[in-house]
Amino acid sequence: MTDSFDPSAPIYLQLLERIQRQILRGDLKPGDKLPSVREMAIHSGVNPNTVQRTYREMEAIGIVETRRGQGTFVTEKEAILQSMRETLKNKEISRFVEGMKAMGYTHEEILTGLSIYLSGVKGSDQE
Amino acid sequence: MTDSFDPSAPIYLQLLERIQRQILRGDLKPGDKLPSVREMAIHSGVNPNTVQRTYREMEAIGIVETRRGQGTFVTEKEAILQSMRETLKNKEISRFVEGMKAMGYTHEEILTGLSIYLSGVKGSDQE
Amino acid sequence: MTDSFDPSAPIYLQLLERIQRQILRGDLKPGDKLPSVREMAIHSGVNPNTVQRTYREMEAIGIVETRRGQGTFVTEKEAILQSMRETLKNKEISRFVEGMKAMGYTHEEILTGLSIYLSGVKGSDQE
Amino acid sequence: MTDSFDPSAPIYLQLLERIQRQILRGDLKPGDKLPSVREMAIHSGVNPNTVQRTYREMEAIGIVETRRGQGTFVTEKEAILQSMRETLKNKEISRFVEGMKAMGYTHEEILTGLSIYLSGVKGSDQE
DNA sequence: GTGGTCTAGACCACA
DNA sequence: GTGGTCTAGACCACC
Repeated sequence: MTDSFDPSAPIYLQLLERIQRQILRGDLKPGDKLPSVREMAIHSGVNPNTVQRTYREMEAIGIVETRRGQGTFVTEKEAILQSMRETLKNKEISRFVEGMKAMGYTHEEILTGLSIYLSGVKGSDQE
Repeated sequence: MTDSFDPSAPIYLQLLERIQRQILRGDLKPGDKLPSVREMAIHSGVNPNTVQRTYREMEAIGIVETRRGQGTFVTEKEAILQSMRETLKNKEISRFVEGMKAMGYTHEEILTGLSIYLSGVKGSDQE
Repeated sequence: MTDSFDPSAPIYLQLLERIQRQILRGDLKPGDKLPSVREMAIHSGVNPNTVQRTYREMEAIGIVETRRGQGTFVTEKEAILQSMRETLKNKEISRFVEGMKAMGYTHEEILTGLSIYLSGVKGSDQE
Repeated sequence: MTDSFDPSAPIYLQLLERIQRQILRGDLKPGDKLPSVREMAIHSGVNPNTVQRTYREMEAIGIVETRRGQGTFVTEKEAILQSMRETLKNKEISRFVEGMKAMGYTHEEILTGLSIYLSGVKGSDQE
């Protein structure tokens, strides 16, 4: 799942989700400064306007805060991050399940298979 | 999950899995002819040798059968297709879970979230 | 039978069988390191890719194990080596018999001739 | 067994045996004219002197007869051809067995394996 | 250094 | 036309 995402989705949404993941993975921590729009554009190979739109969207949701003249920063509001975490979790699950169903797997197979898998690997619970 | 796959994986493996999914989705049915090596190469934008290797690999696994001068065909052996189905299922589950864990979700969150999601959508079981 | 082998067969298969014989003869023992792909290529006068393919094929069969950055080694799994021994035995016998038949010898001639020959030489049984 | 032969053996003997096989296989029939020394040399990629020696040797054994100004012909003397047939049979068997023994196969393995193989294929006996 | 992958382009065998 | 093999030479990942 290095970067599972419907490539047909709007680029600014792809970018949005990628950044959300970076936050969840800890690559970006609360209070961290995001790359400038220009940097991000170059690094991601997309148009600066697209990056701009992504940042605006994230600002609207509350994930990041923009400080004029300083840059864009990951919010430190726990509630918002928690909410984002929940939202993304459901999005990932939805994507996973729908993909599996498209390949013909039944609900039971998915749930059973996942249970078996989880019982066989050490979880992040105990880490 | 239009095409979730570690993009850093070898191309011939990405292609292999893509074809497996097409079989599972029914886009390719048992007995169907796959595109010729050259066609697939052009369509996929990779070298014919790379496609060749994918086909060879699938032949070795038993997923396809090649007939010299005629083409490459999806096997009609149910047992092999079933085995492939199981293997791919576990691969997808593994990829999903590991991705989720990398984002900090616990086993319990994954399992619970998935159960909730499944209880809210009609499954392919009843379709 | 220093190196009896259909010279029209693919080089990578000729090489594969040559190595198998070296293992059976004890020139290569379980755990031994094979020449590097490049060495073997130079020594055999073939392209490194061809050697690579031979090694890959052997890896798939389980005859050798490759350790990235270290080299390719003869497996130490007795079961696999035994299996290989059986397979090669049958291949040699098949090749011998078919060759004899092509020259017009009958089954009976072959079997009788072989029995007589064996009764006249001391076998590896008693060695 | 397209051309199993100890490549370290003298070339003129390799050639001799190759021709013998052609006779046994029926590629050369009694009374047939062999290629001229010069032709054979070019076709085989060996020195004409080597071919000459092979022909002389075959003449001595009686396999071929040379007619001044006409060429070299396969003998029509059945007894000699029969003798050659026996001799070559034993040579092939010897080569096969010794090769197998070098690879560690026992007399019993060889004989049993060969019996099993013969019982599973239709022989030239019934053809 | 090791093996692994990919490309470009050639040639062969089968039908 | 199909797949199968081989080469030359590149680049990568691991150690």
